[in-house]
Amino acid sequence: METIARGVNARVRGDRIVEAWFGSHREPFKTPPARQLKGLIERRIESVHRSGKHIVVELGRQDDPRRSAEGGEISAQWIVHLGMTGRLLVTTHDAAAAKHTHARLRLKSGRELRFVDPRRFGRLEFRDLAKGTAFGGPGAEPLTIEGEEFAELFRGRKLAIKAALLNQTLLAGVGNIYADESLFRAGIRPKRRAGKLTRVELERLRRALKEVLEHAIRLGGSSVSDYVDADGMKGFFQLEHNVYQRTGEPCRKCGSDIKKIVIAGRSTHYCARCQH
DNA sequence: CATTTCACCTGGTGGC
DNA sequence: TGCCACCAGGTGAAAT
Repeated sequence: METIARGVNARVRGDRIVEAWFGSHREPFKTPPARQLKGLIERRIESVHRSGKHIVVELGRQDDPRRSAEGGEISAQWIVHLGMTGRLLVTTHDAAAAKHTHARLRLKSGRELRFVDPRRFGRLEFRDLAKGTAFGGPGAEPLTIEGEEFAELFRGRKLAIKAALLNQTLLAGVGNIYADESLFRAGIRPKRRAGKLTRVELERLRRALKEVLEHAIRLGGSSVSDYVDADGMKGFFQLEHNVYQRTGEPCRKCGSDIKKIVIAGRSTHYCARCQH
């Protein structure tokens, strides 16, 4: 998400939305498409960034094009969640639309911001900040959270640490890959009860999570080219992950077989010899 | 309240 | 080639 947000930001920041189109599926519209269309039109894109797993497009005022041409004030937000298969693409406005394109925002520059999502698990939301609050979930940011607060998240919890890591109201932005990879790096078994981890283990986990995420962002960031899609991510995943989707393959540290189990309905990969 | 299960979707893969 | 079971970067409602 971080890589995608940066890529999109670099391509659309400062541009203006001149036309919007939404597909007719009932999903993935958290805000009715007609309201999104009305709200998005004629706004300047001030910036694009990531918050947890959401991509937030910050938008300027609608009623004063001259003032917002210079940028600055945020008065609305377009919030994109990509679900499992969502893509945010920046194309030219005349490029052929991919199958499962649900939203197209035509920009003044001739570019187009598109939302494509085959499985429709993604969500699109529009927020008018004059009428409501800015986007922000309860979950802490894994990249910046400090030791004390991190440990407090898991105190007294009986669920598996893997399940706790995936809970977006505790930590925002940790998905299945990074949960497995950070637990491997920290040497902790995914089934361990969150509340029973020692303070030392929790600190190892916090650092491992941060390092894994930073490493992923570095590699993903280097692979973005003229448009934004998942191609670059494939390279990272194949080359760098230690346990995720490596069931039966030898552990890169000790050589024993990587195991696969199910926790919280999600496939979970770990090394029984390196993780305790 | 905390935790787990399952439906929501389409597409790709591998077995027969 | 066709058919089918199974799996997939996530979440949130319903059940326990």
